[in-house]
Amino acid sequence: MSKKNPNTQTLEQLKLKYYGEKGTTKRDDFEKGYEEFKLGFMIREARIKSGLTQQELADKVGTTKSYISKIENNIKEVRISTLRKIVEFGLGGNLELKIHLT
Amino acid sequence: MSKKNPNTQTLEQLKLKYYGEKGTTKRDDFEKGYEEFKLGFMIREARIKSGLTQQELADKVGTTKSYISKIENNIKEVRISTLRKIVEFGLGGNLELKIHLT
DNA sequence: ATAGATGTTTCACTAAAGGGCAACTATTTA
DNA sequence: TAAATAGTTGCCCTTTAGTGAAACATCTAT
Repeated sequence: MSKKNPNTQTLEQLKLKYYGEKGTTKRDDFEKGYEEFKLGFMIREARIKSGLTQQELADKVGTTKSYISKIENNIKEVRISTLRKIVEFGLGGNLELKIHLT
Repeated sequence: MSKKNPNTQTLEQLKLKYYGEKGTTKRDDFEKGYEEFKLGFMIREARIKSGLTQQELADKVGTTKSYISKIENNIKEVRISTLRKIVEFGLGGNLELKIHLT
């Protein structure tokens, strides 16, 4: 016990294994943070659908428009709790998290 | 080496095992604040369905079993990126994030 | 032009929490 | 019973999410 993760893989190893070498489309998409990208877009989309400006959304949640901007542009990673706050209090919606096993 | 038939666990069995009988404080708290507990529970459920121990899952992702335990018991909030690492690299699944507007 | 919204980006800061380590407690197996 | 495995918890350090103010760019309307 208390071994130091003998099978520990570095992030680099994992990325290589699952997304391939640098330069491939799949890997590049991953590196660009495609998924994070999607999250920012989802929030922006939801905000616009709700007819809110970044400032208005920020006021509802109790933050600043600059922070909303950063999230929408994927400059900052949002905490799930914060994301939920934004979605529920700010947009009046709800956040769904699902784990799909294949 | 010997795995204890993880696939026979139903949701009800899991809830019983980890949160106790209906009527107990722990179980009621769980049922009530489902959203907060959901994520940790989802990960535990997915891990067990995959037939992995916390240690094995941790090794696959490159973290520690203690951290996995904390996440499953909602002691720590996971970063979305880490959650994704766990789900994709660890469990071979994928994470779905959805915003529902009402 | 000019004023006013709207959104982007930078910088400095800090409280919070993500995450590791190791010791601990179950739980299972021999 | 011991011993191996599985899971939990306390302590600690480092990272970072999030704040807040400001300056910046765009667009539209006046």
